[in-house]
Amino acid sequence: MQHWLMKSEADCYSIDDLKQDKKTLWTEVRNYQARNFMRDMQVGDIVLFYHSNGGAATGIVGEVRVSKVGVVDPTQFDAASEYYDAKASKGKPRWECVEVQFVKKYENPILLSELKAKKQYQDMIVTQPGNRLSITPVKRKHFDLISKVGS
DNA sequence: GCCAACGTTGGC
DNA sequence: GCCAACGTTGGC
Repeated sequence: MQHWLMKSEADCYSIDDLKQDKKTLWTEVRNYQARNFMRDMQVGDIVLFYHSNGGAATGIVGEVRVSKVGVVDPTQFDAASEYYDAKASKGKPRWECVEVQFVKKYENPILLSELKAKKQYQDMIVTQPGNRLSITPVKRKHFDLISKVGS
């Protein structure tokens, strides 16, 4: 089993939204690196849920579980969607996604400022300057630490 | 709201 | 296949 981190702006789709929905399709990713990481995911993998672009509240706010993999992202075929991709077809889809389920919301979210301040987190991808990737792999040691501190 | 970083597009 | 222009992300 592997661990991951997925970003979402809280205004757009927050951990509370997922708690309510119970599960959701992680659609609208239009970055090949992020898509490829989703392809590497397996059912049962645990993902750290990160609120991006949230000022002082930016950080890891909970955990979700991968419940389906290899789902074709339907928004790529929707001409009305801002995520429509004219180069994708049903026979040759470009974008795929996973389904995730709510696991838990942290009592103590781990803020980005804290991740950056503590040396044990400094080799995480999310703390690298200029990092914009919305889906990244997370090492076991980092996951265990964050899960313990956050829960 | 600014801007640095960086991914994508398209002309050549 | 290079690279300039452009768009987007996301921290600050």
